[in-house]
Amino acid sequence: MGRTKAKPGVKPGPKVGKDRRQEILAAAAQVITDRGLSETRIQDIAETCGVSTGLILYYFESKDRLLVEALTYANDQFYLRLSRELRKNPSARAQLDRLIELSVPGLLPEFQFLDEWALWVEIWVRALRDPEMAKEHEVLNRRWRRSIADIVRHGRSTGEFPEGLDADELGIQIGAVVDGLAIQVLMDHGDVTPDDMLRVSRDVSAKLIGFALEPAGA
Amino acid sequence: MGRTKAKPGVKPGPKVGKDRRQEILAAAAQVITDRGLSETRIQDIAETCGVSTGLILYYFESKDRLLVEALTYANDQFYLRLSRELRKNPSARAQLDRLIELSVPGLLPEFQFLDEWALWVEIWVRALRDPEMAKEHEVLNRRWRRSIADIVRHGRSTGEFPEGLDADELGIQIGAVVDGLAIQVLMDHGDVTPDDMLRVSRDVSAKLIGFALEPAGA
Amino acid sequence: MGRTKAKPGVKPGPKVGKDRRQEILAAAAQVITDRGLSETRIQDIAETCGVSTGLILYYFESKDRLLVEALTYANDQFYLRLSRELRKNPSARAQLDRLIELSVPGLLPEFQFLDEWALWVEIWVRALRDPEMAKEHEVLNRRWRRSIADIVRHGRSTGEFPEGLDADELGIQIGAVVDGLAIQVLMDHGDVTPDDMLRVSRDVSAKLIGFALEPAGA
Amino acid sequence: MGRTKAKPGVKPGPKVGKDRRQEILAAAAQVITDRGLSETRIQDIAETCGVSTGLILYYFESKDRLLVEALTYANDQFYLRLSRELRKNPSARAQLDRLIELSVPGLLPEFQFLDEWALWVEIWVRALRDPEMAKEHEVLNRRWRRSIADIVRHGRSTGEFPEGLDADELGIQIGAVVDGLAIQVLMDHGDVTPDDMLRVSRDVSAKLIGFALEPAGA
DNA sequence: TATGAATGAGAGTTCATTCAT
DNA sequence: GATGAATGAACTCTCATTCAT
Repeated sequence: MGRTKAKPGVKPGPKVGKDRRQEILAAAAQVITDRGLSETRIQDIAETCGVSTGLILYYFESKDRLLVEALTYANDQFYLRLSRELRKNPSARAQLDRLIELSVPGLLPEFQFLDEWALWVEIWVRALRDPEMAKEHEVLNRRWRRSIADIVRHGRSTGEFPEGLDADELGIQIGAVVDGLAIQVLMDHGDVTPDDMLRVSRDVSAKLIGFALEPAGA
Repeated sequence: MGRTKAKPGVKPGPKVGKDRRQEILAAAAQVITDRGLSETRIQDIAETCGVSTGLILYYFESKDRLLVEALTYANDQFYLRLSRELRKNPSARAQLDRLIELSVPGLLPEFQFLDEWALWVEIWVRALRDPEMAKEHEVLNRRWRRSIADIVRHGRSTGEFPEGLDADELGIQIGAVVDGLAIQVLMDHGDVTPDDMLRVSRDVSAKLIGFALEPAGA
Repeated sequence: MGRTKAKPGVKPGPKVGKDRRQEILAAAAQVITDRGLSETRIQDIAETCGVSTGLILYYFESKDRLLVEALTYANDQFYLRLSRELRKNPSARAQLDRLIELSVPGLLPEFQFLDEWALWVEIWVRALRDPEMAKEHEVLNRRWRRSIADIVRHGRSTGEFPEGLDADELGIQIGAVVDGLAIQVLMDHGDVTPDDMLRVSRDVSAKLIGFALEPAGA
Repeated sequence: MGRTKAKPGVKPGPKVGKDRRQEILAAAAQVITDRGLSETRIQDIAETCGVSTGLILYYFESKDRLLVEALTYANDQFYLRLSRELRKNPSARAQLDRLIELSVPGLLPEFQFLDEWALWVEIWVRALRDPEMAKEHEVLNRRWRRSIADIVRHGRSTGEFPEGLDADELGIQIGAVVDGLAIQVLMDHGDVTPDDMLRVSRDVSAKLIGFALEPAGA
C-alpha cells in the first residue's frame, strides 16, 4: 500500500508535519477498526506506523484528541470516496443504487478499506458522553443524510422521482433504514445478509420515495 | 420463590446468591448507562450497590462476564416490560403503536428506567469483537425483531393488516427503521426529535405493512 | 529497627490502615532525606517499606499529597522529641542550650534520626509554590519560633533572663540566627562547623536576650 | 567588548556564542524563579528566549550543567549590583544599611530583578546533593559573607565601628541573621514583614558589631 | 548556528484480581 | 458470604537528548 516502509536498521528520517499526522490518523483508524476504540492503545498505533509512542503525542495533544480526529478522518475519507462515486452517475436512481451498494458492510471491500460501520458504532458510543465527539458526529451525520436528500432532490429535478415528502425528511427515513440494516449485517448473524440489505434498502427506498422498481433480476 | 425475606428495617445481612446477583446486575446496568461500558469500573458497581469489590468478583468470575450479563439482564428487563405492555392491547395496530412509543428514547422515562438504547449501542460495539456478547446479541436481536413480526402476524390474523411481505421480513424492515431512528434521537442533535421518531416510525410502518393511517390528529 | 521484615517468599499480610500510613510516611521522609524531594520516586518509597507502588497510592491520593504529609510528619516527630527534651530541663538557660544543641545539623545523630534541616530546606522550596505546603509551613514555622519564645518567657518568669524585647520578637531573632547558621553547617564547607554553630548561637542568643554567658570552658 | 551588534529593528540572525549563552542563562534564571528548579523544563527556557530546545543543548552540555550555571549567573548579577551600590557609599554604616536594604526580599523590586532569595533556596537544595553545585555554593556563600566582613573592616578602619569580634566571625553571624530573616520574609506569612526584617537586621547587626543605632525615625 | 522531528526511558496512576481474615 | 489490603501489569504522558537537515 502507500506506506513508506522503513528498511530495517535504517532510520526513516523526519517527515513534514502534515504527512505524519495523516499517517498517524490512518494508522489509528486502522487500529480502532481492528481492536475497537476502547482496546486501542497508543502503542498499537505507534507500532502500526512504525514510530515511537512519543511521536504520537508529539503530533496530537492527547490520546483522546487523536481518537476523535481519527474517527472523523476515516469518515471523511469514506465520504470523499462516496461523493466521487456518486458524481460518476448522472441518474438519480443509479446514484441511489450506488449509495446503497457502497453502504453495505463488507460488500465491496475494495471500496470500504476499513469497516466503516464499525467505526460509526464507535462514534455513536463515544458521542453519547464526549461533547467533542458529539459535535463531530452532528456534522458527519448531517452530511450523510444530506447525501441521500440530495439524490432525492436531483431525482425530482430530472423527473425520475415523483414529488412527495420533503427531501430532508426522506433523507432521515432512508438514512434510518440503511443505518438499521447496516447494523444487522455488521452483526453478522446471517439473518440479514449483505444481499438482503441491498434488496431491502432498495425496496424500502422505492416505496418511501414513491417510484417503481424493476422486477427483481431485471 | 425461594427468596430469603430480609426483615424490613433491619440491616440486611448476607443475602442468598440469586438476589445478590440480580442486585449487582442491576447496579452494573445502571453504571454502564451512566458512564458507558468502557468507563465502568468494578469499584463503581460496588459503590452503587454498597458492597465491596471483592464481593462482585465472588459472584461473577470476571469483570467481562459481569458486563455481558448485565447488558443481557437490562435488555431482558426491557423485553419483559415490553411484552407485558403489548399483552394489554388486543388490537395489532394499538400494539404496534405501543411498541413504537415504548421504543422512543427518552419519551417515557417511567417506562425506560435506563437508557435502553445507549445500552444497545454498547452491545453492538462489544458484540463486534466479543463472541460471547455476539452470541447474546443474536438472541436479543431476534427476540426484538420477532416482537414486531408477531404483531404483524397478529394483525393479519385479525384482518387489521393486509397480507403481503413475509412477517419476518417486515420485522427486519420495521426493526431497522426503528433502530435507525432511535440512534438519531439518542444522539440528540434536535434534527430528529422523539416526536419525529414517533411519527416517522408510524408512517413508515404503515407504508411497509400496507395499511392506512388515520389523518394526523384524528 | 522497628521494621517488620517479611521473610522472603512469605507475604507479610495486611496491616491496619494507620500503621501502614505511618510506615509509608516514615519511609517517604527517609527517601526524601536521602535523595532529595525532587528525586524521590514512589517506587523508592515503596521499596523502602517493602511494598508495591500500588499500595502507596492506595493510602495516599497522590504523590504530591504524600510528600507534603511526609515532610510534615518528619517535622512533627522532631518537634515531639524536642518538646520532650525541653521538658526534662527546669532551667530556661538549660532549655535554650538544649534547644540549640538539638538543632545543630549532625551534632547528635542519635537524636536527629533524619537530617531535619535538609527537610526544612525542601519545605521552603516547596512552600514557595505549593499553597498546601505553604499552609503547613506556616504552622511548623510558628511552632518552632514559639518553642524559643516560650523559653524566653519561662526564663523571665524564673528571673534567669532580664526583661526586654518582646519574647515573640526574640523568637524571630534567635530563630533566624539558628536557621541561618544551620544552613551554613548543613552546606558543610567547614567554614562553620557544628561547634561553631553551637558557640555562635549561644553567644548571639545571650546578647540578644541580655544575659551573661559563663566564660568559655566553664 | 567583542559583541556582534545586531542591527536594531532587524530580525537578529545567528549570534556569537557568548551573547547567546548569557541570553540563555538569563532566561533560565527567570524560569527557575518563576516555576522553581524542579519544574523547569528546557522547553520553558527555550520559549523564554525564543529559540529551539536543540539550541539550548548546543550551548550547554546538559540540562544539569545549564541549571547550575544559571543559578551561579543570577547570583553573580546580584553580587555585581550589590558591589556597585556599596561602592557608592563611603560610610560603613551606610554600606551596612544599604546591604541590608538590598537583601530584603521584595523590598526593592527594581533592584532585585529576580527573586534572588528563591534562587538561594534552590541553590541550597541542590548543593546538598550535587557536588558541582556544592562547589559553586561555597564560592557564592563566601563572597556573600565577605561582603559583610569587608564592611565591618571598613567601619573599623574609619572608626565607625568599635574593635571586637573577628570580622569574618561577624560576617557569619550577621549573614546568618539576614539569611534566616530573609527566609521568613520570603515565606510571606505576614509574621515577618520586609520592614520587620529591615529593622531587626539593623538592630541585631548593631548589637553584634557594637555600635549604637540612632533612635528610630532619626 | 539553528531547527524541530524523533526517540526512549521512565514517571505517576489506574484497576482487575487475589487472598488472608 | 463478605471485606478490603495488597499486588502487578498496563497505560498515558513527559522530557532530556540526539541528529539529519
